[in-house]
Amino acid sequence: MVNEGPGSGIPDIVIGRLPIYLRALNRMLQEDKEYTSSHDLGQRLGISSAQIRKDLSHFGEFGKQGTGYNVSYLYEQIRHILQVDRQWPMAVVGVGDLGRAIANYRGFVPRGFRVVSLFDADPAKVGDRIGDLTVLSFEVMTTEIKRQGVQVAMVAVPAEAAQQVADQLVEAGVRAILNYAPIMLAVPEDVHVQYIDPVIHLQRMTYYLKP
Amino acid sequence: MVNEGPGSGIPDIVIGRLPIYLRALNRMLQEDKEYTSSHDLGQRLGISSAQIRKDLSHFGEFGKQGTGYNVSYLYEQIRHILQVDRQWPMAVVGVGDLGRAIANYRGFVPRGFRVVSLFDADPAKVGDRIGDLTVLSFEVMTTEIKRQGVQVAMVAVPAEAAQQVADQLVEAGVRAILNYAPIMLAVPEDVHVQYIDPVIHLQRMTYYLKP
DNA sequence: CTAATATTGTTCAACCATTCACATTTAGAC
DNA sequence: GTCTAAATGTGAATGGTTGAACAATATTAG
Ligand SMILES: NC(=O)c1ccc[n+]([C@@H]2O[C@H](COP(=O)([O-])OP(=O)(O)OC[C@H]3O[C@@H](n4cnc5c(N)ncnc54)[C@H](O)[C@@H]3O)[C@@H](O)[C@H]2O)c1
Ligand SMILES: NC(=O)c1ccc[n+]([C@@H]2O[C@H](COP(=O)([O-])OP(=O)(O)OC[C@H]3O[C@@H](n4cnc5c(N)ncnc54)[C@H](O)[C@@H]3O)[C@@H](O)[C@H]2O)c1
Repeated sequence: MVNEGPGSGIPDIVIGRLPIYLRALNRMLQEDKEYTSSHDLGQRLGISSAQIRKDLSHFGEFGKQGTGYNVSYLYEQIRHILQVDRQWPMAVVGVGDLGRAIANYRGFVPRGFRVVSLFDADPAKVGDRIGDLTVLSFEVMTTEIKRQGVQVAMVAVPAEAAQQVADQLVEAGVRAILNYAPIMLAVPEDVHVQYIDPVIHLQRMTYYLKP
Repeated sequence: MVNEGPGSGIPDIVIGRLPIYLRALNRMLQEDKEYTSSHDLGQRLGISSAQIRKDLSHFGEFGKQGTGYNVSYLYEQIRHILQVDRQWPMAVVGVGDLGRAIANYRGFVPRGFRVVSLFDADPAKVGDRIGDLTVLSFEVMTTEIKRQGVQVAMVAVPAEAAQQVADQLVEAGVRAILNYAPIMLAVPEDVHVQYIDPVIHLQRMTYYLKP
């Protein structure tokens, strides 16, 4: 995975915090909160106010001294920076228990993503309807992804199949993969991969669970 | 969330990498690989060999110069450090699509965790059987968690309910929470929380997806 | 209009994490 | 046995991130 966008010298760790800010701002919008401050935001997130100001300063000046930030304005600015002020069509590969939960999840659309196709290698599952999508066969994946211009995919297949799936996704033009299989993927430099493995998080906590 | 176990000065970021090492070592075991080296392991994980050696050096000397690490020995040592050389009983709160996928997931047991109880507030779901577990009502949660000595829980309820659920989990004695709801939880200092939100990961990648 | 308060954006110092480099040890070849 | 190649564990050097502090500016109250 690449660490920095070409040309922009903004640390990846900063980019990684923007979605967290965005989520908090969205919540504030729901609460009809009009203004916030770096202190207020930081409090909610367990992040220092200095860090929030510093992070934002990489991209411009979004606040007003004495007043703080207009929630809705800052929200839109960060959406723009992260390019989630649009809808990214997304493919889900592997329609097991997890893939099904993902396919049904209503939380993607309001945040910039829409699942537009589902793929599974199991012939018994091909043809199943989930929501308003039909599960397609692994064979048509490349064609279909190219046809729809999908650049973002989620992988929810068993670990053994994940690398092969990733290879084919990359070949089809996918540039960002969210991998649920508990295995590291080898991909070209310009393809981004993020990982979700709940066990990793759990094991990180048990270390501290001394009696 | 606390950043360090009391008394141990080991950086949390180091603890956070141990589960990743563990996962890779487990994979090597499956491949009947007897020895590995910091270089080999690092290669697979995209981490420098120096970092791996330094991380491990916090806990002892597990390798042999010239030879590297015995996979199975290192595996056991890290399992012990993380306290996953036992089975942590775990509760899942919220048996929607995601909670169901978690409850059915066979990947927890081999890595130190076992789902022992399921809770949901929806009366229509209480009584449902999932695998060999029955969904219990939210009302009996505290009692049941105390009875089973559960210290680890996963939260898969809507964001609006998550804080209330967390409060009750803490009250029941839970000390580690893995939260899938897209919201930050306020918990006492000595309770650990980890978060999983796929959208955060996706948004982090779209930043780099310039045409 | 002035003073008091709040808050930003930014500089700089302190801190933390990563990498380098090497002495040391081991295994294996000859 | 001796030599070579491989690899560890660690102290020192480097690089990156965070937090404290502050000048500048806006708002509010009197
Ligand atoms: N269920 C969970 O809560 C959970 C949690 C963490 C991680 N995971 C991981 O997510 C992945 C999926 O988990 P799951 O519980 O849904 O498993 P599952 O076995 O229910 O589903 C896997 C699906 O992938 C399909 N598949 C297999 N090979 C394929 C291929 N080459 N191309 C396309 N589809 C293929 C299978 O037909 C199946 O439908 C696994 O790697 C698992 O380790 C699951
Ligand atoms: N499905 C996904 O792929 C996915 C992905 C990311 C995050 N999430 C998050 O995970 C959570 C669950 O997602 P889901 O898709 O399973 O939602 P869901 O609506 O299918 O399930 C939520 C369940 O929680 C139960 N519930 C509500 N309030 C409760 C309470 N106070 N105590 C106990 N149970 C309660 C509901 O009865 C329901 O069964 C949500 O916060 C969602 O945002 C889901």
